[in-house]
Amino acid sequence: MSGTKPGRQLLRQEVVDGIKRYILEERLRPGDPLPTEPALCEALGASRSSVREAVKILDALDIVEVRHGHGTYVGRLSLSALVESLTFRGLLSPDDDFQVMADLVDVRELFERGMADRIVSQLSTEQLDALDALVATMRETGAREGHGFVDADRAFHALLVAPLGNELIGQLSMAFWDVYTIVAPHLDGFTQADETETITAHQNIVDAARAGDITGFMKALGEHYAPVRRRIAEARSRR
Amino acid sequence: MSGTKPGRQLLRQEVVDGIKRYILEERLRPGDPLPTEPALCEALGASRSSVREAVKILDALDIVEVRHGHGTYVGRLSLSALVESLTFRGLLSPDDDFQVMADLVDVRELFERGMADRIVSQLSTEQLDALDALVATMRETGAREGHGFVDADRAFHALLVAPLGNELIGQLSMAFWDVYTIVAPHLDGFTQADETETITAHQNIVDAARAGDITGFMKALGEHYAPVRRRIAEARSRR
DNA sequence: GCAAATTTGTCCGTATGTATC
DNA sequence: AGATACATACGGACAAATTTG
Repeated sequence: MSGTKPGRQLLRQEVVDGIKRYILEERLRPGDPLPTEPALCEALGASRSSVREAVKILDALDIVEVRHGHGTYVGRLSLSALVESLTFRGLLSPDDDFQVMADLVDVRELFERGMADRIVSQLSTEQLDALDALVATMRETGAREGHGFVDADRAFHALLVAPLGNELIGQLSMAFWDVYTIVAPHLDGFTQADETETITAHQNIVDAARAGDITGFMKALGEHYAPVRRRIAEARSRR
Repeated sequence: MSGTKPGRQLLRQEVVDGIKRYILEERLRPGDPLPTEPALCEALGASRSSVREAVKILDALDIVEVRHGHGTYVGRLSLSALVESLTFRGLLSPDDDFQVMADLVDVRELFERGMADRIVSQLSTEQLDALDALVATMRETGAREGHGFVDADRAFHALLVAPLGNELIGQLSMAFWDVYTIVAPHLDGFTQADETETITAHQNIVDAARAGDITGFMKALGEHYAPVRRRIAEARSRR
């Protein structure tokens, strides 16, 4: 008689809601510790299995973070779930997987072009110098095979939207960048980007921003994303 | 002797990857059935607990969909995980929860203003009529308490970005709309929107779009989002 | 309408891996 | 090194939901 009366809703979902409520009512912050599994079992009236499955769900959403042998903590609330979900969508779509990529790039470009005026006007001298340094890094590590190039590219676009003071745009921008770089290598007939062309495009973006030239800034952004869009279209037509 | 030697990676994560790989290699589509839990256990060499926890993770990401007493199927790959994650972030943030909301609204406005030219030029007559019909619905159901008003508002913004042909923008736009409407009622000192003002703003948007007036379209969008941003700022300063 | 079959949901007991002190 | 606390994993049993004959 291991009594179990879910009545209306799944017990697992009640545990999920219970843990959420606990975090909210206790005013916990990311990194704060949560009760142990046995403690959650007693507090929420559920078995280890139900509690564990609920914790795994919250872990997948980065609402909770589990450290083996250490404990359970409030998560960082990142957009990691979005990356996972979109990445799989890009890998799965059999017919229009290139459309998924094209949509992704469109949104990234929209973020930077649509906020061009605010970006150019709010970029500090220090940030402009940092952008220049990242382009220099791309030049130096371009030949080698290390992660230096892609890391600099990622940091460049992160820094570009940083002055907006909009955390969501920054995190979405990076999430889409991650999905793109993960999915792209898995697509058939997808040609690699020309590094020299990429470096020049990034340099033009910084130069225009430093000159306060919004029109030139948007033009440079267009010349940065045009080759990306072109390669997607080419790979698509290659079928 | 219930042997368990995770050796390198967590078994649960290997099961997650195994199920993903199965879906990809079998070229499954959303809605297609997956093997039963016992079958997955044997195929992946894991106990039922591990398989179930893995399935729950994939379910949270909408990569898999579980129906009690029926079976497990490939999920719809929606952005439901993003909604869950962002909603909780909005509810949790103790100090700058209003900043989360402001960022959200900024992105929604960016989608519509940044794509204004394409929206206005690509909206069909049928779509414009549908937008008018939705505004009419908002007028009629404005007084009553039903869901009619908010549903029409949601459908309006969904239809507005539909002609872009960018699924991602449409889904993100709706995800942010959902998060906003879920979180807003939980914020202290948050005043409700004035319905008459909202209806007028939406009508102006449709009218400008039908006239092909891009400038007027963007102006109408600005007048739609300005009150939202103002209410957020007011509630924030009220602390 | 009922009963059986199938599948997921929940519980319990036990043993092992991991991290901290 | 040992002890402790915690999450990880296993296996079996029963409950609940759904479909089917």
